[in-house]
Amino acid sequence: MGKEITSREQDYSQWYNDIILKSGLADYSAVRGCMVIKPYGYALWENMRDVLDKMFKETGHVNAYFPLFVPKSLFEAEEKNAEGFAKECAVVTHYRLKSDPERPGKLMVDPEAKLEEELVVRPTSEAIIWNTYKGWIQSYRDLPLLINQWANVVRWEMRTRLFLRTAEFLWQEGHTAHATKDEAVAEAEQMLHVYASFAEDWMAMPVVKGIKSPNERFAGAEETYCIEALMQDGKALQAGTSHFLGQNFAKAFDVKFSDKQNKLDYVWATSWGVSTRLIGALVMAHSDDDGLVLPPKLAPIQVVIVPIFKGEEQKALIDEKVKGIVKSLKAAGIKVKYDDNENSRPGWKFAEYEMKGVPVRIAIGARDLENNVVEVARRDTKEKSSYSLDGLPEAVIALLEEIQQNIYAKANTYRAEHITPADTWEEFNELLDKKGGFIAAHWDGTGDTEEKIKELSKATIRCIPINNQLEAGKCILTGNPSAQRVLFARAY
RNA sequence: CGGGAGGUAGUUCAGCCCGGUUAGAAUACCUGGUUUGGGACCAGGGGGUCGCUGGUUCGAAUCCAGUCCUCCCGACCA
Repeated sequence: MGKEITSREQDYSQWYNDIILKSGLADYSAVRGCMVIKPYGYALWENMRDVLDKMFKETGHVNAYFPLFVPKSLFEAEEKNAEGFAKECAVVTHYRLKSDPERPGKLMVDPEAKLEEELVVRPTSEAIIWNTYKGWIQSYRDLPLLINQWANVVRWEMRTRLFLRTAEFLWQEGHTAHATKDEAVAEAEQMLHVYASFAEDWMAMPVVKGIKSPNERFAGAEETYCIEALMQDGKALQAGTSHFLGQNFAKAFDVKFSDKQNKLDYVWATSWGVSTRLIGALVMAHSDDDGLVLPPKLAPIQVVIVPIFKGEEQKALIDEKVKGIVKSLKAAGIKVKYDDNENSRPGWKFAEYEMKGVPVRIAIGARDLENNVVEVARRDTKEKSSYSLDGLPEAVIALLEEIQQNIYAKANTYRAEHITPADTWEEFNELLDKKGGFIAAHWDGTGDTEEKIKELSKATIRCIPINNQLEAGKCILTGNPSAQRVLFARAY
């Protein structure tokens, strides 16, 4: 007997937790709302990070690092942004502990070490960064400023879930400054496309590109672009956001530049980010009741080789053969692991690597040696077939590519089947309750109506798709005229 | 932050209501042997501050209070 996971049908939330804990992605910690990312999960994050980092560099960005702490006076400078985050900020008020005279061996906060000004633990870094940019930007020649940072942030969430919402998480945040509005808007849009292609080409996760309604917009932004993904339980998940910040932060932090005519103006800004939440999205996009299913292009282990043998003699022969296979696969750029641990049997390993979502498993035994073949099993469909050792690396590369495409196609079909139009309020609610997914419905464009729909149905406007088809209609709730359908869903 | 559930061996859990030998099981782990094409079997063995703190009691895993962590539901979530 081994590790069992709860089925999706039985309890979707528990299934999600089981997958993460039992595949070794992450663990709970002694700190409320904070998790430990375990080596296997961190390896996955590193792969995602490396790909994204390369994409950022290719679009002209450079990395830097800004402080974890933000003085309260800076934090509150951009009022809307500060207000938006105020309720979930961790705040440092003291800088020293001392021995507790009443409890030997224990410590207490030293009341004499109170900070003159509190430090906010960054929930996002606009404040500290714009305060810094002020000193870096004088002329149009200093623009554009295209900086990204990989960092941790803290948001004191009331209810947390592994990867999807934790009090501390890892992310990247890009912060750019531009001379013109058009250029800043183009930057925000460009990064949206970068995120979308990462999600689709690497995570094999189809996304809808769109803009947020004013209610869902980032605090302090003029426009928020987003990619929205659909999970297997029919709920939507915001997978990345990119913001056009206008001149809001430039004004709040007094960041001005001289243009070619020597006229002073505030700079235009963007910010954009994706986080370890993407791992939660990845889990829910492809996995099944046997465990994780990882896209080959991001999997920490792409191929695992399991030997099947009777006795040391056979084992030695297989070891020898596998040595060559591993070498040829590695030479072909494949991340391969040979699990010759003799303490667990093949069946146990099969189940274990399925749990961990390894895309391809190769089993090799005495019978295979005689026939110059191996048994190749793919994680996505569970199909097994016999592959010749001749040309194995090429065949494996092709199979990995096929798996990547197959899981994308599967997710894409699911999504296509779960974008449903609704024209009446009854239909809208029935779809939400019975089918889930995105519901394309007319909305009169007001925040009040959006709020009311949310209250009544628990569904929010996920986005207004970019290049949305215009179509005159009536608001699903109020019947007021509407120019286009927007996507609603219940969301994470 | 509100409601509910939970925390006992690495893991899953029993024991708790009704306090009383040395706190159990399965699984995992260690040793030896037999095994190995889907989570092996036999024999032997090691492993526990019963989440933490305090209280009640001759005696607490068990009763009481506080506290920490987790899960589920809700509120909240740029």
